[in-house]
Amino acid sequence: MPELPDVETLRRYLEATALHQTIAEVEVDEEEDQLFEHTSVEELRRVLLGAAFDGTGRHGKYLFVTLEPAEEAVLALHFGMTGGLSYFEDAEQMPAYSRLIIRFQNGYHLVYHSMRKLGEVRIVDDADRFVEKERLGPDALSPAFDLEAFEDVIDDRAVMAKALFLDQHSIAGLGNVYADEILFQSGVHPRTKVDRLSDEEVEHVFDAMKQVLRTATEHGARPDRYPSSFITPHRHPDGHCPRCGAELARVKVSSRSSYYCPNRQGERA
DNA sequence: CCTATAGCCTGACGGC
DNA sequence: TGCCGTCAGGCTATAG
Repeated sequence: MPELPDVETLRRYLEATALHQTIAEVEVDEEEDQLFEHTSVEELRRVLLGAAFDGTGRHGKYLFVTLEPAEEAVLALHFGMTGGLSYFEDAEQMPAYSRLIIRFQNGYHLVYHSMRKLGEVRIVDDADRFVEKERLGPDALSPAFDLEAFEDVIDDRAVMAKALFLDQHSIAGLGNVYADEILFQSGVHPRTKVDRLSDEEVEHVFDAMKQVLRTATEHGARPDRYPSSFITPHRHPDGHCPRCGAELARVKVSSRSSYYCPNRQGERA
């Protein structure tokens, strides 16, 4: 489930492997795909063939890849729930569910794969303009998104904390897993209305958000490497709180399963 | 303004 | 064995 730390890890992967190589071939598995709803395969080819990637950016769960020679075109990737990238030379290493296959002149491949086709691949004119047009909220890990900006997002809204975190128009980058982790770290029940949080609690949640995302990103978004105090590896029925051992509770918020520790994250009236 | 729900998509898993 | 429902959670659209 690529959320901010996962997408940031993919961004670094692409940056480290696939820049400055001329694109020789662009192959798409199925033409009638949700994935290419906004950009036709023809346009994808027109923009990519003969060009090379020369930089990357990220906003929330979107990865942007700029092209050289400079053109008014940027490749935008969203990974849905099951998407990922793979860079390799030998065609035998082709991953399952490859949806977009880019072959460079040097013989290497960059593949966007996704089992469920819930993501998107498209060409946009400019990353910032795209973010604005889509009305995405501030990127959760951006330095510009400071405590004050977080307070502005909360702005006395009567929305449940978990729902706010999942809303990409409020804050961009969090998904079900990291929203649960942040609420666990800050001791807030997922159904707490954010306008009921004290100033101190708001600050705790904010600090936990930054800390969780930084830690997860530093560990390459691999839960098996997270500190033992993280709830993420225990988010399943039968899971137990890593701090007190209690059986985790589960509620639905925004039609998603929220796992939390009933001892540390008390529900409030 | 808020919440819940259906639907897109595919595979894993449990029950019968 | 194999069919069926449910769940997983990325998102949007719609209804209440």
